[in-house]
Amino acid sequence: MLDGVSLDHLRTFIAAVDEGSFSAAARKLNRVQSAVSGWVSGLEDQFGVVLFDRSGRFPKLTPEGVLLLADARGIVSGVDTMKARAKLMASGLETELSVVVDVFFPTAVVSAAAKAFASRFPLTPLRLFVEGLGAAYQPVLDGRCSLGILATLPVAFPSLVSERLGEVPLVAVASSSHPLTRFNHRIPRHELAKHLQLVLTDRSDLMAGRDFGVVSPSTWRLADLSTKHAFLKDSIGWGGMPLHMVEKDIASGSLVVLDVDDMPPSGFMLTMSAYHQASEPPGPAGRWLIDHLKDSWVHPSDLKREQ
Amino acid sequence: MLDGVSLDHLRTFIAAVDEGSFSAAARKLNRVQSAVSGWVSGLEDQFGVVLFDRSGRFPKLTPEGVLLLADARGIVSGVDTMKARAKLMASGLETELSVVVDVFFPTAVVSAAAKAFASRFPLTPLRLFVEGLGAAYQPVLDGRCSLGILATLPVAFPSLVSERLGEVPLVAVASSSHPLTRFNHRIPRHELAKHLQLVLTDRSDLMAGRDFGVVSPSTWRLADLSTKHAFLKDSIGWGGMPLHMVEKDIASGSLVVLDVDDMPPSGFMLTMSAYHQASEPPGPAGRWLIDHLKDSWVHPSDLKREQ
DNA sequence: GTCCTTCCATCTGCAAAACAGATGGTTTGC
DNA sequence: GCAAACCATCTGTTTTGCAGATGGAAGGAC
Repeated sequence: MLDGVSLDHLRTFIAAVDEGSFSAAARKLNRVQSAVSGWVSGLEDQFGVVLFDRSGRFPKLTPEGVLLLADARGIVSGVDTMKARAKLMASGLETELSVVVDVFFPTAVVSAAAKAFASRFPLTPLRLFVEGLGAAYQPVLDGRCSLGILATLPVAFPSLVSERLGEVPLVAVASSSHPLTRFNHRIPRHELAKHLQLVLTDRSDLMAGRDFGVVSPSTWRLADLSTKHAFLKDSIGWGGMPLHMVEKDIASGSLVVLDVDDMPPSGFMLTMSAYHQASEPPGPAGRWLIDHLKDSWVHPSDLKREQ
Repeated sequence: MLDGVSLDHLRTFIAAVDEGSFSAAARKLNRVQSAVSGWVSGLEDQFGVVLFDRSGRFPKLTPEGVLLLADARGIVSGVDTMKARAKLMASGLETELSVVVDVFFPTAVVSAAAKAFASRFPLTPLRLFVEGLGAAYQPVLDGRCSLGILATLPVAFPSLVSERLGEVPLVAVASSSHPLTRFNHRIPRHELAKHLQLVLTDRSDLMAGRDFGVVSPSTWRLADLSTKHAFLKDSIGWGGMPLHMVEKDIASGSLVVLDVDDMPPSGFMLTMSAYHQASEPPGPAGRWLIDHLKDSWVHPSDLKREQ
């Protein structure tokens, strides 16, 4: 014994209190009464504190015992959660799940999934990162995140495996006061090129020098999507946005969808997929999260209220 | 043995990690190496989890081991607290001061007070716990702490006596890149409701099902305040924070105060009070601490530098 | 490359512990 | 006043954990 106090002391102590008598505690613990008696007095010796008043028929907790009982319960419950955590680990559950999500992915879906995740896997912390474009791939590639909810880029990543989740509609928008909105029919490409385009920059080097959907020679490059959103509403330029982020503005009229010539009328679709290293497939928690995202995203009706 | 895992398992585990090798742990624990080896592998058997990677010269913690180590440390320190408490009880003199402080209370004030306390009462050990919301009341209610520096909750605790210390200003903040910060005038409630709100969860059952200041239907619940802080800075959502924790970020511009419609411009004030059991008024040391907190908090100018 | 140290796992006998069961004293309810 | 249930203490037996020894592997020194 490394130390006078052991968990058996505490467990016996708690059982004695809960069962109301040493004998009952012994029955519960599958021991004989003398054993319980011994453990309890051993604990009292260790502490130098009398835990029970034994004058009556049933032992009664002393005031000191009440306080120490609270400590004991805390300790034992700590051990129990530790064991529960270990059991989950043994079954292959991830110790924590690090996920990077592309900014284009609907926040409402992520937040609902995170909430559901927290109640489904209360012992597995979820670490969420939000990044854009190529920068969102980086954590998956270098192993900081075991899972990425990412937009499919026209680049191959041989070390990654992906699983399609669905599409995010992209639309070209401009403020209602922007000159481009005067076109109520299809806007030709060369017309777009005359106006300032707001483009999301890629913070990573993965996509260095490659642009997607850049039409206009005059561009402003913004590092984050909500800034771009703000600039669009301020009529600084036009640009593409995921539909779910601008739906409200379109409904309220502050932003207008541009009907661009070589875009399908429904807008361009950005495929979102779950990515992970081929060498490290997701465990149960990651698997669950992917499936949950898939399911909750095809029926997103009840999430409309939220952002 | 009532249960597979014992405190000796945990203590050996911790020693092995801290000392860096089983042999060193054995020396520290005054045991032979084979004993440590046996205990560690016993613990691994119990958990069904491999705690150390033994392929190298020195055993190396596995990722699972890291997480379980945190549990183990918590448990063992709980036992130490319990023993310290028992020792004080046995000696009869109740010279120790156990205080629980709400996370919302300014850290700088607490640490300054603790420093002053140590030089004023060098022989009185001070035991500080930090908890949040309802969970911070629990130790005062069950007597484990004789004093609580707590936020006033809209719930009555008839067994407690309180004494007002002052107010902590709460402000609603969001990252500078968050869409809400574009409002430079008062933000209506319904606008806040459109965005993800970060909410501190209450670990205790005291406030079960009751929320304070929750405005948005979409929330993320975080178990600790520094995580919430990090998430706010990552622009994951908006939320309320005590002013003292975000002052630096506001000054540097990384966080922005949201001017919420039904909040006074100075922000909402959270009243902090010193609580103790009505039946057990604080002794001289507790009394001094309360008074010191009161005094040092109304003149907090010289604490600004500290966090 | 080879030696030498230091590490870990495993095995063995031995000592200490924790166990079940028995006994006796005490309280409580009938 | 008696039976039942409680607790403390004692005793022999079983189990557990201990130290010490042995062997294999890793890594630094030369």
